[in-house]
Amino acid sequence: MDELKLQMNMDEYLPLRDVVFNTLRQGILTGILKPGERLMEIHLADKLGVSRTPIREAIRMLELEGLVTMIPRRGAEVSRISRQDISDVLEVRLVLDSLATKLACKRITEDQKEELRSAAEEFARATESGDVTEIAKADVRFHDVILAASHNKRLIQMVNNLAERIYRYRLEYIKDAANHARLIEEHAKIMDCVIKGDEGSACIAAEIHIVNQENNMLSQVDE
Amino acid sequence: MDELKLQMNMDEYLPLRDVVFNTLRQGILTGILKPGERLMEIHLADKLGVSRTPIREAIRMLELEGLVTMIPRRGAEVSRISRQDISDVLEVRLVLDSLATKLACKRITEDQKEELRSAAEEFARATESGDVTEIAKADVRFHDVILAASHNKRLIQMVNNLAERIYRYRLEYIKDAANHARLIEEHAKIMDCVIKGDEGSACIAAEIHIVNQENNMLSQVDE
DNA sequence: AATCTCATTATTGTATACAAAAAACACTAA
DNA sequence: TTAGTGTTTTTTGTATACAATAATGAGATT
Repeated sequence: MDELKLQMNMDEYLPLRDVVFNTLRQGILTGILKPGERLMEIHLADKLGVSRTPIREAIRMLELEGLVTMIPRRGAEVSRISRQDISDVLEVRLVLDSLATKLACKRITEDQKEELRSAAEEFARATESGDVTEIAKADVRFHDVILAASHNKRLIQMVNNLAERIYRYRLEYIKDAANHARLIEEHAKIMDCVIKGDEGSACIAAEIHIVNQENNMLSQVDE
Repeated sequence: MDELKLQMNMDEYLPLRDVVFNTLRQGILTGILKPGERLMEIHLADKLGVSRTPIREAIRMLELEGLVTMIPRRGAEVSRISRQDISDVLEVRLVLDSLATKLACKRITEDQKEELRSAAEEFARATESGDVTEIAKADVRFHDVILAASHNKRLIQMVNNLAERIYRYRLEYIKDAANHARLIEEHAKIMDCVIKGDEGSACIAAEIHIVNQENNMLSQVDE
């Protein structure tokens, strides 16, 4: 583990377990904590300046979220991701994203239409800036607006959970400038269909968007 | 809480947190622990004969699973289920069950075909016996075989999680003898299509199966 | 009688202590 | 040298102790 990069943001007034949870989660998603790496309680407790109790509770949560794996009497390690895992996730995500898009067509509010337009613009602007963090944030924002427009809390939660698991690979995809033009176009297409309320075309556009991601991610793993 | 019915099954050799987790989970699913009921740590610890530590860890897991809700500095309570929640769950479940059925058509093994046949038979036999527990178990088994045949671990996990949340309502549906004939028929239809590998018809059959459940559950809540 | 204040209690949040199991290591004997 | 054995160390699993906060209730005052 990178000794320096893992530290807590104590600004928010949350129980320590939640702060630890967010910290570890972020560490795993950004790759500071690598797949297979052991998470030892005392070690983490010392590093984060808390006791083992909140660490343990955070690990229980990460376990259920699938980000860490417990080995009996040996503790936790960052979950390893196999090609099969990614493929499984994307298979499910395809239909859930498609569903979210369909529901968004039916239920999107006027305010959300406006948000969607601005999110799409922002994404295009971000690609020009070249700042990877900005681009990733703008991409997440765009998808969040569509998800929110589905007005289905369970769906939102499940898609977010799936997205989380493959975040690292998606990041690589988004980083690559060669994909930017296509991404902007795909976003525009999805946005248009959703705003028009054209369910059929919207689903197809969303599915194409995922399939393109899928191909890229799986080829990343092949290397 | 019903004082007597909540007790642990210590047979299995698992960490206490997992035993507690299963115990509380079961309690919530069967209705021994009712929505809105407060889960107080010391109380539960005394009742189950363990310390607060495993109780707390189990609660963290139940929280992420959605079965309990945390109220800051007040502790946990059994999640309340609204009509909207059920509707959200079923909306997602429709597409996931449909996906599972489609994948099962493609990937089911010969052994699993055999299991599916025996599960369908068993369900029919269980309805004759009239034993509600038996019927519910047979129903779960049938759906588990299809899910397993999808060969997608993530999908299996997600569908199980969704099913869990509406278990109580499904139980009511299954209890009602008036539904048995239709259920048997629907199962038979799904089974036939999956075994034949007819994806289109299988999905439609699965969707009808869910929609019928959906109507029943939502009308239960209306009362 | 009603309300406000203050003390008490109950309960969660966090830290630490202790127990038990597994892993690592060194030492002995063949 | 190598296999085996016993010991030490590390680490998890569980229990308990302490701290802080929110709920409760009693008593005083108006």
